[in-house]
Amino acid sequence: MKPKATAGAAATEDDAPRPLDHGALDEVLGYQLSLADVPSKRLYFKHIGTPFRLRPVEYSLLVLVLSNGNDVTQKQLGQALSLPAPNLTILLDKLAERGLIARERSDVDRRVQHVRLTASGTRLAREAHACVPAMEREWSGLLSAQEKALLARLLRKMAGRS
Amino acid sequence: MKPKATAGAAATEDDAPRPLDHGALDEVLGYQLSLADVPSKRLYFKHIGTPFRLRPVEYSLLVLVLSNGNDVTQKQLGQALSLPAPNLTILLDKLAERGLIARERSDVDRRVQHVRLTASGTRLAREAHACVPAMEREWSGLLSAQEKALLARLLRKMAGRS
DNA sequence: TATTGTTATACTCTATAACTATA
DNA sequence: TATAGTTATAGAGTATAACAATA
Repeated sequence: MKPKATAGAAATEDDAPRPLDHGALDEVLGYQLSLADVPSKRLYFKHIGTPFRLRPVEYSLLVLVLSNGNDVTQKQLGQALSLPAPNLTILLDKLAERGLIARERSDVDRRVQHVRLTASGTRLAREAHACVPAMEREWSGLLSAQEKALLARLLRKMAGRS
Repeated sequence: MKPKATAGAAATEDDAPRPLDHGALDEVLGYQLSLADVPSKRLYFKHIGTPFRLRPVEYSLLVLVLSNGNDVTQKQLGQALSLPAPNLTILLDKLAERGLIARERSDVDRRVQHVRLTASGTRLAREAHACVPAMEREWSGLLSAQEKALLARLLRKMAGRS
């Protein structure tokens, strides 16, 4: 049946017509970034997102608070993840409803909200983060450990930190 | 005034409180990918998105059609960019309204829609793509040409093509 | 007067289900 | 019965403006 497959289309997986030539886009860094995001998200949801009911940004928030010793303000979180303040407010509201984080007004500056993990938030963040090695290992079919480390380093430079 | 800045916060740019430690997330590839996406999108909109009124996905569609000799079906485009069919339909409707692309039913299989660039679509795609070198050059403050090429190659492997 | 955070709201993006027409 | 594409629609993500409290 299959359409006919002009070239020697090797049935990539499911069905699949002839795959396109990405040609002119192959050197556009942002394009490669977008394409790489697809399998990355897929692995994330498999290992962390679905089991722990955490969206990528929620996971990032929890681990950022954890990594900074529960001494973090909303302003800092917003800047670290490039989140507009209103979105962050909603995100933190949801995490607070689930009992994962709590907010405390600063004593030295009453405008500032400190964010800290609750006991169960700390537990969840640790458990979720413990799944990272298994997730990262799944790249091994495509990238060696050295390539992965190199890639992480280059992406860090790209984002201007390093 | 400034909150106080525990460490030697070097006033990154505008204001900026003490930047957070990304600590535990530094080895999570998907996290680095998300962070790198921010400056990447910023440069894209500066050089291509805003001047040509093209969203990233629209630009990708036009250049993909161009790179494949106007011989492309919607199915192929959807798979190349991981776009659900209904979204692709809407995207192509908009590009067709702007007179950039046209659809033609296949003669051998009347279900299939071929997508081709109109004359003005071809022109726009070429003009937009001609801005890529200037855009890519802006990474030079952060990455060398070698690092960029290496990064592109690693991202391609990550996406399973290469 | 400027800043942190909140509220309200609108806009876009993405995903799913149901449908048409072809095969 | 299966596939390419469309329509309709709902849900999630993102951005902006106006406001409250504090500095």
